[in-house]
Amino acid sequence: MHRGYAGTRLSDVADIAEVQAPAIYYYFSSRDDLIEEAVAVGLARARALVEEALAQAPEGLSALDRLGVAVAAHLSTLLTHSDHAAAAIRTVPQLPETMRARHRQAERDYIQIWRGLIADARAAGEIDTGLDAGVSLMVVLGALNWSAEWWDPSRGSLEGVIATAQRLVVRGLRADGGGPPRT
Amino acid sequence: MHRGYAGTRLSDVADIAEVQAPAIYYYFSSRDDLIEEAVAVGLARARALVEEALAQAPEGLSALDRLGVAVAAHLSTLLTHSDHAAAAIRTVPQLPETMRARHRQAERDYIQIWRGLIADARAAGEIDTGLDAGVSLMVVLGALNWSAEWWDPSRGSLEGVIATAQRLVVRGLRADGGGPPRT
Amino acid sequence: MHRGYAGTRLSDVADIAEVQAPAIYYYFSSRDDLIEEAVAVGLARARALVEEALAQAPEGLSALDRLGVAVAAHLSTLLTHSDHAAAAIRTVPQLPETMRARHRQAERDYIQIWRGLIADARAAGEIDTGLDAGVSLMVVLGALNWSAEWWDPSRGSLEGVIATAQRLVVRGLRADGGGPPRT
Amino acid sequence: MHRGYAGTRLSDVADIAEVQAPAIYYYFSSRDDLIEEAVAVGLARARALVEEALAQAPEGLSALDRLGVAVAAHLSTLLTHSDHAAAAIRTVPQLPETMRARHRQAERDYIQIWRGLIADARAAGEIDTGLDAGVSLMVVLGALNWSAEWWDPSRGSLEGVIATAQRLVVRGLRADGGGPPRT
DNA sequence: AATGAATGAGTGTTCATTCAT
DNA sequence: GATGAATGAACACTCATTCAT
Repeated sequence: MHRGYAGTRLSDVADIAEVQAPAIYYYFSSRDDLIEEAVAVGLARARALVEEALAQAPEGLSALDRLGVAVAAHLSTLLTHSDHAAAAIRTVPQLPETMRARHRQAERDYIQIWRGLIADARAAGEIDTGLDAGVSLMVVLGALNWSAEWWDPSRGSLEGVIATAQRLVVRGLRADGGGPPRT
Repeated sequence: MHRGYAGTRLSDVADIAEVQAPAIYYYFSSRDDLIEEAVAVGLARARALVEEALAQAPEGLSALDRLGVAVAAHLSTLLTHSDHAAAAIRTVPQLPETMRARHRQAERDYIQIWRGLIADARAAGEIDTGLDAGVSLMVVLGALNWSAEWWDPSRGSLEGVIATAQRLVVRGLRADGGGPPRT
Repeated sequence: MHRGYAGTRLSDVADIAEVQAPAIYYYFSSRDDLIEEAVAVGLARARALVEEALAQAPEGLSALDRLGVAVAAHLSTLLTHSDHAAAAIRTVPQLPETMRARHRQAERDYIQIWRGLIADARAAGEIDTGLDAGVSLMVVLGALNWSAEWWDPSRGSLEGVIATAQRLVVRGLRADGGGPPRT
Repeated sequence: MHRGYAGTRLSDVADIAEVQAPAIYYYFSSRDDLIEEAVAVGLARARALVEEALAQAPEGLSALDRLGVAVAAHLSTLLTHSDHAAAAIRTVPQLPETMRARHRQAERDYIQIWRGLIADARAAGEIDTGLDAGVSLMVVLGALNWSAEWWDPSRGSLEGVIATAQRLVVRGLRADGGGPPRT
């Protein structure tokens, strides 16, 4: 799957599934249909895992720390819990336009979660007002998404990566000064 | 080019060059050869532009601010100066291993520049010691590299993107100004 | 079935029979076996219906009028009584040679009936002696067989088609009533 | 081509053309495109040959005899001048509906010639008024078209077939009695 | 320096057929 | 008696590549 949309051969999929290529047509009506479902499931998975992590986060966390929780969940999804989700996220930009359009809503839904986290942090005065919120979000997600391209266990522990990414993101976004007033 | 290694057809290249596909063989001995050169040139270009920006940076800049200069140069290379460089950087991870190996040195050379910038900043005590330097670097480069996947002029001015990314990165890396770490 | 030998898929047959395709193998050992039986039954049916019509024809009919009876029976078989027979007749020429050979006898048997009718009419002096009997027969059968390609109820009543075809054939074959041939 | 629409393999065509199958795509964009052009050319050929024969027919021929000329031209086209035309005519009814629709006009144009011949003969009182003109036309064309299914040189000379078919058709259609009043 | 024409290797897809249940 | 699941052979089609011009 790391070969991208065009590079993923149906026979590769079949090999992994340990069946012959035509058997796939018993379950999917075409290669595109298969990829589409894989991406849809991957996106849904990523979203579900992040939402779950947020739901299980301890009460009383600052908005920015909740964003840190999402960062950890997204990264750990991408890097371990599911190749599936990682492949989906990285594949989306390569999809042919008509196919990508069909996932736009799922993409938006996922990004919406992040937008909400940033908006909350902003409302709480925890975010540097010198940053463009929309751009910041994409930069942060980019940092996370690209990680699947370079990280492998030999490059340090997963926890180390998560900790560094989290800290980098949270402190990069944080408002100056004494921090937000505790309300 | 945004279709990745496998999705880029020789005839696409030919179309852009406004020649017929076989004409390419007058200049390159194979598709892989063409891609290889394109990637090599792209990587060299990215490196040259960043080095040039650093050379032209005003004296007396702090190490971290120099890193900010590199961020701006890398981003503007990626997003405007050269599709070429952008494509190269994003394509590298998709290349077949034997081909990627041939670029490993160029990749390392480029990353080495960044490593130097971070080491300088660290030596100057400007970088948060709670961060893993290697991981931070990859996270930062990821944030920048992924930008080509989502940015288009309709998403805000290039300058705005650069400013936000720069600020986010620099402040994310910066050592606390003596303020106590938040718990 | 109007898609011909090659165009008829086993799953089409299964759909009509309202079973799944593999169920067919309980009754036939292969697709070719199925087609072979279908053609055989169809040819037998056509023959039986024509023979029956002739047997039930009123006594004292002229030989040529008996041929007209056969025309009506063949046409009505083809167009309504049995898609089966129609399909069989039209499919025969498309069959692979080895398979067709196995039906040659049935084809001959059927044609033999017509040959007999023509011979009788000829013996009775009712047929234009300027016609080649063998060719005439094939031309007449062709006229009838092709009808399944164009006729549908919206093109006029079945009775109208039969009446016109019958008249055309009988008068086309009929010996002149002593009138001089037109020059 | 006698295997029909579904039974015609691209590799068969390639074999005849003495090229490899993919070479066909240099000239046609798909198998259907190839078949479509073949059918279009075949229909145009049939029409052209019949029109030419009519144009070259001696002056002063009765309307019915002109129809006989068309019969001869159609048959000789089908059986010798052009496998192409024969294949086209016999293939049309097997085409998928959307493709057939694209030829409907050409079919109509061709049939229109025949319709005109019959209308002329009818206006001249040369045609049996007991016949339905539309049905007669289809019956006659069917007789001719089917001939390609059974005729081969071993079944008698081409001229013999044409003569018999012509006589059968013309006398079948002809009005009774002393023939039309010569005006 | 470039192209028209063609090819061979491969890829997605269809379909008859098998087999365990 | 029938089906769900799977397979292998064939087919249409794509694409990098070659070669004569």
